Amino acid sequence: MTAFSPQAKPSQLAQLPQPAEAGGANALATVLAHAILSGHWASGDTFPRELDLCQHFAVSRNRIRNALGALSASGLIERTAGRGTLVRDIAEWHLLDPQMSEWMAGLESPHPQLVREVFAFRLSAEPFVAELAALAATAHDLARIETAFDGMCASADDPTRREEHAEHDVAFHDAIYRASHNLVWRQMGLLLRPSIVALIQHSHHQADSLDDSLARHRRVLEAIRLRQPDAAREATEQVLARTAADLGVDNGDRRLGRPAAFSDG
Amino acid sequence: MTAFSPQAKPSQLAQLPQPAEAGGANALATVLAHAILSGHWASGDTFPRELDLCQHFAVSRNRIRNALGALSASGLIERTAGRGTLVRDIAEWHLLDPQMSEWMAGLESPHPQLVREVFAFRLSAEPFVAELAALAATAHDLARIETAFDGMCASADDPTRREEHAEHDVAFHDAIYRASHNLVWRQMGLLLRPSIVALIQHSHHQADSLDDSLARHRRVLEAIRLRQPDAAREATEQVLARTAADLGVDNGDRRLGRPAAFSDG
DNA sequence: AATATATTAATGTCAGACATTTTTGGCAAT
DNA sequence: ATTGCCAAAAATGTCTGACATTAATATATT
Repeated sequence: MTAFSPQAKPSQLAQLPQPAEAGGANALATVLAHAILSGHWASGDTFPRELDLCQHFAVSRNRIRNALGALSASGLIERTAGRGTLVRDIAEWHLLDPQMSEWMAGLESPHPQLVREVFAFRLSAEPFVAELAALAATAHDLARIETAFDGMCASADDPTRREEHAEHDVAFHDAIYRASHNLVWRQMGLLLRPSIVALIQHSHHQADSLDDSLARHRRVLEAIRLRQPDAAREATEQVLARTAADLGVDNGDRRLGRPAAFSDG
Repeated sequence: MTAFSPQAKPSQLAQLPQPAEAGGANALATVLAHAILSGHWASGDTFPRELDLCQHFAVSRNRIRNALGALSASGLIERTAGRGTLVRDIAEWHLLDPQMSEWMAGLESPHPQLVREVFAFRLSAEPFVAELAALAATAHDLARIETAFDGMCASADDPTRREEHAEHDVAFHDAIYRASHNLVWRQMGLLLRPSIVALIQHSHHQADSLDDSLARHRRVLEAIRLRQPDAAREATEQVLARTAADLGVDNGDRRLGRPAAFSDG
């Protein structure tokens, strides 16, 4: 018996980094999820066996199984007794699972297709959510939106506070989803983080472009405050159009984006 | 030491049924999830301890922990070492998690607020998805929609085939979400099942109302086939308006529903 | 050659002990 | 009486080793 195993792929396993010391709630699952999200395995590939993972990370089988259970719950892998662990196709991933958003946001170089898909979704849905928010926002919702906007303004000048600016940006859009006062739309607000974080990482904001972005955000806020659904929709389209340009996504000439460009077979 | 335990609630625990023999992949998690979805515990209540659950279901702690892990991943409960297991508020539940949809669909008497929330979401979003589908549907997508529609027609007359009819109904709408050719919208198609199943259980379809429903569905199909986004949107609004009436949800007089009626505090 | 059977390799489950974290209660000092 | 510290209890988290179950594969048998 040599050290060779027929279907395990030691090279891929060896690439996996050790989980960070202060790696949050489930650092192991995060490391494994990141590896899959980065495309180290293709759809249908066999994932390393439990015992190999135990050896590589020097932890008990129990923890490995917990981590794999989390991946399985998010649709990243499929496990069957006797066969092993298979990596599922991207179309099967539970993109709406908050856990998945967290993993995507923590990824250093985000999955390009996923960022495009999520943004295409935002492009079609978010103007609509702004419309709902303009109809349903309470004073509390408005306060949350405004606080986020003020945070964006305060951190706009300083280029060393880009992360903080991104957080306020996320909070701004998330507050709009919450203001729709529907639990489903509200959950969807969690999707934004990866898309916005990716945008921040890739774009080099010019000073004037930042001013422009802030002005567009302000228009959204004002439209919602004044209960003007149509204005809120249009202002949100303007915000996203700028983001689309920065992200290199073609938003076309239609009123609400053209997701047809992103096919899934 | 008496048989009395200070914070456990034996009465609630005793109400839990035994999991069905052929209870699918994780029957235990399903039983526990159904108990929470049915409202047996309020937000912030402490869930039974692992060892009590072990005793009640006569299974090992391992399986109990797996089940609780699934509930935790869906946001139904929150577990912390030393404190115990708390039931989370409905606003924290991961409504977009496919696992959650499955649990909701399997519930005999669905959670009323959740059904309303999901349907309010459909009311606002689905006409829009139909619009996207009209723009992006391929021949394959059309075939899938048509197959589902034919199934609905075939099982319409026979009142003993209501479940089959519901399945085709779900397939019809799901196919439209898929035809949007965006992975995020596509995932959302999984949300429909609970709402539609609940509708079927509660409504007593008259023969003429069924004919009417089929006619409305046919109009959606035709509009998508002919690549007429506006017609698809309007036809879908008509389909949902009928469903809303059957479900007792006020869809108001606005073009796209009034989710403001469903507040979450 | 086709079918039945044993082997193997993977995940799933059980049981018991121990580790860690949070709460709680008691005790002492101010 | 209140505060602060410390120890015990109670819950979840982890480790370990064994066995069960399932699916694929190799091997025998007719």
